[in-house]
Amino acid sequence: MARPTKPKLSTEAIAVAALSLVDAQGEFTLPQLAKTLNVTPSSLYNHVSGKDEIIELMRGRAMAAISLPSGETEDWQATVRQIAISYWQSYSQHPRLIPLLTSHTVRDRTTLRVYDALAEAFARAGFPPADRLHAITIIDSFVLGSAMDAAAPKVVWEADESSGAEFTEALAAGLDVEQRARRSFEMGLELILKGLAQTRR
Amino acid sequence: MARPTKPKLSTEAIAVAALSLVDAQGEFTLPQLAKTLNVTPSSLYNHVSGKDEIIELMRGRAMAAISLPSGETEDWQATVRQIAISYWQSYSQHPRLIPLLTSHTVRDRTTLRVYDALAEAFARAGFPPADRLHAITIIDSFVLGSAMDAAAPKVVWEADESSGAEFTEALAAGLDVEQRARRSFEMGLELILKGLAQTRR
DNA sequence: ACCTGAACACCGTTCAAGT
DNA sequence: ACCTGAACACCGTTCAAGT
Repeated sequence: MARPTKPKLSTEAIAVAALSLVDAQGEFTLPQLAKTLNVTPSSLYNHVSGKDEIIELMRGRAMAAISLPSGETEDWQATVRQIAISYWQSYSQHPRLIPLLTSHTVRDRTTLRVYDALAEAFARAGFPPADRLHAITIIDSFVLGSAMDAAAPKVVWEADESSGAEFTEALAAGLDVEQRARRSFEMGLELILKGLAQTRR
Repeated sequence: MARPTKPKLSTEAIAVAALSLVDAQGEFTLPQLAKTLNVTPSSLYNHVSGKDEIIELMRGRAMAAISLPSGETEDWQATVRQIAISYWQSYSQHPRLIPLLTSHTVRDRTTLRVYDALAEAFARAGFPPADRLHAITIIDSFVLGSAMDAAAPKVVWEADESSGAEFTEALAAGLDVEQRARRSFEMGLELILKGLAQTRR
């Protein structure tokens, strides 16, 4: 064994494998990850500084998948809508990743470029700097909250005997989680966009 | 040692101690928790079934702190606003708890009563069952996303040289995280409430 | 440069033993 | 009924050794 002629690992391969573990079970351990990659846990340390960096690699991949509108010609609402939808799509494919991302300050370029694009659109809309930050935060909170909602348990809520009729009915009318999460996100996003537009006048 | 005349532990005491560990460091381990309580890790198993149950106890405490409007006389927007604000206040005091809550289906009465109250208000507003569920989901996603935003790092985003002027300006105009998170939540909630009201007509 | 294997200080959980 | 202490199978990380 020892050093192979061609490296068995790369940050790329590590991130991909870790992400599929997180998707499958909501977490990952280095031994699991190493096994997936046909390698020993200690080998990982030749490519990353530790578990935290692997998490940041996953954030980078999710963020890189977000497509930003290129044209500056569109109106700001269309721009924000497109970013938010792409952002949500990326994270709702990896909802169980989100809880792992809360502990670090974001310094990653790939990530910051998304906020840059939002800031640019809100500036174009005429929001002064402080309001711009609030608008970004509202979108960010709603997108991540909504994507997380698409997470783990197939059944998020389970009504019991003492639940009110209004809630029980609503649950019964519900589609599967995925559909519900998606529709709720789309509806909420439109409410927020319309509300922000009204604020501008 | 061995069995004391008066029990040293209770689910109550365990939940309180665990919550303050989570607030302080974003996570907790059983040895840490046991030490805080002047007890051995294995002692905990006389009161709870394991770490998962301790997490559910914390959820219960956060949810129990939410005050629901009693009067049915108020208009539905006031009711939803009051619930959402109380919900947000409770979780923004424990933002680092939120990521720990994503893995289990909610069956806890204390928790379900909050959704019951929301469902009742939206039913009063005239939302049919399926729309009711969407409205609840929108509020839930936004409240939790916003509360999480108040979490861990004092600095959530850090602009770098290549950041656009629009984003850098916005960050500079920002208040401290706590203020920003609070204002953004309040603004977003009003947008959503107004939007839901417009949907009704 | 890049992998292995042994080692270290941890973790969650179980269980016999004590009162 | 409720706590202890030993035990088990894990975990993340370090580091000398190998090519």
